[in-house]
Amino acid sequence: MPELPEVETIRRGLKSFILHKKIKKIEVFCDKSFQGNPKIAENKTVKNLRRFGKALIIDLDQNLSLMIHLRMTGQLIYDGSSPERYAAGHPSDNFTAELPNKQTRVLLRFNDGGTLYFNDQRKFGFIKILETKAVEDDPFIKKLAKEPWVMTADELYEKLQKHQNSPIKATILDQSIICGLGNIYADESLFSAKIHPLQKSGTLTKEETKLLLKSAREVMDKSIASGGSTMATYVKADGTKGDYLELFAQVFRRENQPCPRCGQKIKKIKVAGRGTHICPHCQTLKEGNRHA
DNA sequence: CTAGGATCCTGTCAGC
DNA sequence: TGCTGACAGGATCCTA
Repeated sequence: MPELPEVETIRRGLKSFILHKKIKKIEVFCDKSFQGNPKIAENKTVKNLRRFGKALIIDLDQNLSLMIHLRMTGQLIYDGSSPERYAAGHPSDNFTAELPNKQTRVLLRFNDGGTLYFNDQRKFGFIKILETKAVEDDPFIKKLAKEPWVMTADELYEKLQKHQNSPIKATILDQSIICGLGNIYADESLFSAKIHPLQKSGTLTKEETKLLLKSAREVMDKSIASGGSTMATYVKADGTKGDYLELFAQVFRRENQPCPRCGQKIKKIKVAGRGTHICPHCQTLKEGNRHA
């Protein structure tokens, strides 16, 4: 679930907590969740935090890096020596729950007493060790396309022609076509650009492509500025959940509520196997463009 | 090559 | 209450 803005939020926040700190111990509770020998990363110091699309990279000294992908249900929670907790990723009660718990797959203990918990209900996410110099050669990183801020409308338009029969939503979810969008921001971007998610990718005009790209940037900029959809800094015993979706999302998980633009009921449909939210009035399919 | 569906895994919720 | 199927903020693998 965490998409680019959430991972960027994690990167920024985590940086202030763990930069220059040394990993004292790594505990792995689920082998599937950690690739490589965790011992190798112990007694190494955090040098930098980077992000490639939805992947977070923690660079350590001695040419080592940790690559973290949260996939659908991953979350990172930093529990420091102070009463503050910094949590981001899949929103759940884990942000305030006892840690470690049933969903804790890996934890990293730092030399100052802080602990970073990697929780992941569905075990799709992972942490893996690789050489820092090999990060950009990792197959996942390597196939990532440009992010919306550096991609031009012409580039995107060309890519859409190569997938002309796929619904536009499926196309923009593909990280090798444009990088960073997930189910939330795909829906929000398409709503913002008034494009129906089932419209065939090849039928978007250059103007529509430009608008879609602009919308993706704006939607994600706005989310990052507000700390991602799930970011939360919790004070112990404070049960508040960061429910930003209410402030932020125009259509996502708002089925049956009025469209903020025209007031018509938002509908939920299925596109590319994913739950998809649209305003049937604002996002219409042009004649002949309907996806089969 | 593209397109679409199944699949990995755990948990929750609606409906019977 | 207990069971069942659908669904979930991702990406890969398999098939046609």
